[in-house]
Amino acid sequence: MTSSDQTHTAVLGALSIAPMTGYAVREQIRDTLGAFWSESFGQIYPALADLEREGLIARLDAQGARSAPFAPTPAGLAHLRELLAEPPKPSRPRNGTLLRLFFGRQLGADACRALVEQTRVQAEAQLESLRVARAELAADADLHDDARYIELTIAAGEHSAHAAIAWAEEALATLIEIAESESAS
Amino acid sequence: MTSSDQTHTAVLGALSIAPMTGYAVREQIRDTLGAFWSESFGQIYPALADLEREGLIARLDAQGARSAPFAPTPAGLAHLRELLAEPPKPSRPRNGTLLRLFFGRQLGADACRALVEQTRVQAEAQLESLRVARAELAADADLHDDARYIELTIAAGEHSAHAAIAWAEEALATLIEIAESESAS
DNA sequence: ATAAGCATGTAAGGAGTTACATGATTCT
DNA sequence: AGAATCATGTAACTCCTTACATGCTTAT
Repeated sequence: MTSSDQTHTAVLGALSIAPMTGYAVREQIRDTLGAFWSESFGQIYPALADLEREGLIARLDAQGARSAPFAPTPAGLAHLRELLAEPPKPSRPRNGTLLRLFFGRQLGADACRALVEQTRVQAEAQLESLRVARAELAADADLHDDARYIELTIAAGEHSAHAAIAWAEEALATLIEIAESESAS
Repeated sequence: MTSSDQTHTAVLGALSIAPMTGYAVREQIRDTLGAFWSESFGQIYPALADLEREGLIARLDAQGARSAPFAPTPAGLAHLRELLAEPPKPSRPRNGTLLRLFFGRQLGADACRALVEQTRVQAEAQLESLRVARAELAADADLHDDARYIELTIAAGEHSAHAAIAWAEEALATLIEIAESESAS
C-alpha cells in the first residue's frame, strides 16, 4: 500500500457524496474538509490507483476514459463503512502558536501579542468561511442526504472559532498588562 | 540534521524553563505541552545530541557525566529566541472524529453519537487535567517567571474544551433526531 | 493563438513513530 | 534479590510533502 487507510477513508468518503475526478477530490478535500482534514496532492492519486485496482472505485464512463469521474462500487461503499467504523487515530497536536506562548518569557510580550492577534484574525476568517459553507450546503440539493451530518462539522468549527476569539481577547488584555510590567522592570 | 527546527524549539524551550535530563524533557513535553504539542521519543535524544554538538546546551555536571541534567548555554538561549520569533508553521489538521461525522450518512447516526459522546468525555477529562495544571503552576515557585505565559496556554485549552462540550451537547441532541428519522424511514 | 485552469501522475527526500536494545539506580 | 523506574540511544519503517513533469480543454 502506497497510501494509508486514513487517505483511503477520505478519498472514498468524498466519492460517496458525489462522483468526481481526482482533481475534484483534491479540491473538495481542501475546500470542504480543509478546516479539519488535509491530504497532500501526492497522496490522492496513488490512493485512487489503489482503490481502483482493488475494485473499490470505478470510472463512470464505460471505457474507463481518463478524466471520467470516479464513483465507489458497492464493495467500495462497504469498505468505506468498515473504515469509518474504526476508532479515529488520535492525531499528534502541533500548535506552533501555543508552543511560542508557552515560552513567551523568552519571546517577549509584544511578539506574543502579535501571535494572539493573528489567531483572532484567523478565527474570524474561519467564521466567515463557515458562514459561506452553510449557505452553499443549504443551496446544493445534491448534498441534501449528507447535509445534516455536514452541518455538525460546520457547527464544530463555529464553536471552536468562537472559543478562539474569546480566548484571544482575554489573552490580549493579559499581555498588555505583562508588557507594562516588563517595560517597568 | 536528524531533527527539525520544531523539535529543537520544543527541547530548548523546555530546558529554558528548568535544566533537566532527556528523560525529563520527554515527560515534560508529554505532560505539560501534551495538550497542544507532541514529540516522539525517537526525536528527543537526537535533538539533544544535535544541540549539544552545536554548543547550544551543556550538561550541568562539569565532567558531562551521563544522566547529568542539560541546560541551555547563552548561545542556546539566543538561538531559542530566534526560533521562537519565526512564524509558526501551520500544522496539517487531521481530526478523525470530524472526518467520520462528515461521512456520517455512511457511518450511521448511532455510531456518530458514540463518537460525539467520546469527544465530550475527553473534553471533560481535559478540563480536569487543566484544573490540576493550574494548581501545580501556582504551587511551583520555580515556574514563577514563566507562569503568566503558561497560564495563557492553559486558558486556551479551557476555552477549547468548553467549546467542545457545548458543541457535543448540541450535536448529541441533533443526532437523536436524525436517528429517529432514520429508523422511521 | 494563447493563457488559464483541468487532469494525471512520479520521485526524492524529510519528518516522525515504533520497536528494539542496553544499562544504572532506587525502592521494597 | 528482584521489580520498577530512570536514562539513553538506534534502526527500520511509514507517512507525507514538495518539486517536477506532461498533456488536454476551454475561455478570451
